[in-house]
Amino acid sequence: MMDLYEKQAAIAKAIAHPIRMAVLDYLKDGEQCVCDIAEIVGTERTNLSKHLSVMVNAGVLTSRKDGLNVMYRVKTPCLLGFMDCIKECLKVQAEEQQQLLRMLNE
Amino acid sequence: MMDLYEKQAAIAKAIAHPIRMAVLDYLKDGEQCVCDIAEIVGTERTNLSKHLSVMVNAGVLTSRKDGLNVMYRVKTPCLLGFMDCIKECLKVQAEEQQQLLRMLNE
DNA sequence: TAACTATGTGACCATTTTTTCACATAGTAA
DNA sequence: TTACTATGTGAAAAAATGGTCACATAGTTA
Repeated sequence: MMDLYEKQAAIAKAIAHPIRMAVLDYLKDGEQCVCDIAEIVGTERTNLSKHLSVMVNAGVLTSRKDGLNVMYRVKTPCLLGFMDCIKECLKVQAEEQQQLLRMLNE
Repeated sequence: MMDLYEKQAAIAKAIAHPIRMAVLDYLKDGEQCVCDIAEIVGTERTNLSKHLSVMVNAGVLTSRKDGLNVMYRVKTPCLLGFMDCIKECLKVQAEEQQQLLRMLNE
């Protein structure tokens, strides 16, 4: 059954990178071409291509050709909910820091 | 704002490993000592210690001492929902494979 | 106190990931 | 066809991660 954890980890890995996280966030409202993703994310095209292909291979994104462009979109919408969960984790952390700060200021 | 994605990715990274995924899964019902986690996950103690500390540093787990033992638990419960999301992704993938298989058999 | 048990840490090597470069390809437009 | 535009790929260097060993520490029990 350890093999299942391997597969699960593969999906988490596919989004565990700041660039890929930004891509996922940008794609939350629907499909976009590589050119626009590149502009928003602010990375070399070449590098972005690799990251996109990592996500496609992991089954997190799908793509389709549209003329000269290639459009990418999130394949499994529940992943967007995961983004919210991660933000929740960060919030908890930030609140802890805040509390610590208050204690230090007393 | 790229910095926020960095933080988000750090959390995803903290669970993007089969051993850490297994730990998270085992801890879903409450805190457990390292000794029991090690037994279930089936890894060298030393290695497990490192994985646990990665998760603690990322803010995914917290620990407390209890006599000789150290007890770990999931810090942000929404992460357990994430496990379900990942399973959903895998399910979609499996269904695709199944459909492909049907087509090949026609 | 001495021996024991559960856990953690630092250093090191092996492996995997990321990034970058030069080049390749597919579709478009002239 | 030729030139152009958007995207992808292979190889190699650079960076990050994972696993193992030897050793360290904290709490416990005798």
